[in-house]
Amino acid sequence: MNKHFLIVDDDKVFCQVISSALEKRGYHCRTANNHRQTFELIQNWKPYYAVIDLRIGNDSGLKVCQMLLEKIPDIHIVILTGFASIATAVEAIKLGVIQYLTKPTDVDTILKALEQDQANTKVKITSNPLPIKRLEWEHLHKVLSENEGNITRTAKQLGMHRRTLQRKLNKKPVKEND
Amino acid sequence: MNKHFLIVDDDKVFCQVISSALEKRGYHCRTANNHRQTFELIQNWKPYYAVIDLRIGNDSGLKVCQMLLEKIPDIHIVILTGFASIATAVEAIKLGVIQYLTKPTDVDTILKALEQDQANTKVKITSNPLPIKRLEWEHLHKVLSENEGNITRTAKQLGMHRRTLQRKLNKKPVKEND
DNA sequence: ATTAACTGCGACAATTTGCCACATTTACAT
DNA sequence: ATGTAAATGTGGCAAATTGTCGCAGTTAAT
Repeated sequence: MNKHFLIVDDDKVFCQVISSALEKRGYHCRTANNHRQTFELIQNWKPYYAVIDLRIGNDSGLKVCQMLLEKIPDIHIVILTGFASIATAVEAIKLGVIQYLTKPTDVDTILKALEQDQANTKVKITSNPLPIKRLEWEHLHKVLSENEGNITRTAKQLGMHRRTLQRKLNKKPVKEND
Repeated sequence: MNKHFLIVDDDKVFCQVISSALEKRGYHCRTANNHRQTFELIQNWKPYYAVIDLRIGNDSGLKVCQMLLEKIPDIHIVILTGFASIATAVEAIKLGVIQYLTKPTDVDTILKALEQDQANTKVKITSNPLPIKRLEWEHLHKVLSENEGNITRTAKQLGMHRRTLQRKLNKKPVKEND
């Protein structure tokens, strides 16, 4: 265990903000903006923590997780995502990612997530039914990930027009609660 | 490894349907409708497979998962997350659940999910996903019945206009397959 | 009798979807 | 390298769906 922190996000400003906030708290940070940079970075540097942005509709974030976990098996990863779909979240957890946060977030939350790690498992179940749009959004992304991102095939399976699916995928998800 | 199958869902009809379908395929099934029943059932019976609905009455299905995994560490659980949240699904996977499916589902999909787990590590479900309209229809009627037929309240919960819900309810359900 | 909540439905505007076409891109075998 | 098949991104326009408002009728409770 060390205090080395890896931050992966294509938003350089975000990297900078998180990085300096963590430095203030005594962590040593390095940042990468994509898969390749991350790969090069860890050739001779083994962070113990990592924050990785998981962009929706793009599995690059997941692949970064996978690569990191292979190279540094005991790394502690938190993934961040603006718009979380159950499918990607589940896949990340299966890979070995520790925690799952939704943007926007702050450093304290990230650190807390890492500390908690295997501490407790309190979960609240949403009793309210999902808004119809949210349900649709979840289903869309689940099937899409089952089809490895193939939009054409997904659209066919969902019984909707490819153009329509494309348009829907460009939209943000709806909030879970009312 | 045996062919004993546990089904936990507060919907007795659902239990019955799944159960008899599995029996036909050579599995021995028992069902439970809540946490307590599940607990009693496994005192002298060790299923190898389990299907668990995450919305069981008051006590969450997660606790059932947790208990099962403690008592029967090598059990293979698939969770059904009708309308559960991301947090719930993630938490379940962390506990050791091997796959999550969204309701409504069928026996073949469940079995496929379980087989895949044993085969390899790759996560990929290949069953016919529900067409989006069909899923919507199911959700609509489920929530409507939870609200005892109150259209106004249902529409509010679903985040859609009452007029729209009315119109949708006047339509026939969509076919399942392509 | 009055109030409040729910329902059914018409009409019109706003939005979404289906559908077609076409230029690119990707993957892969030759 | 070249060809080929599949997938993608995009624009435009007609068709379909949805949001919004209003209003009359029904039901239930006080």
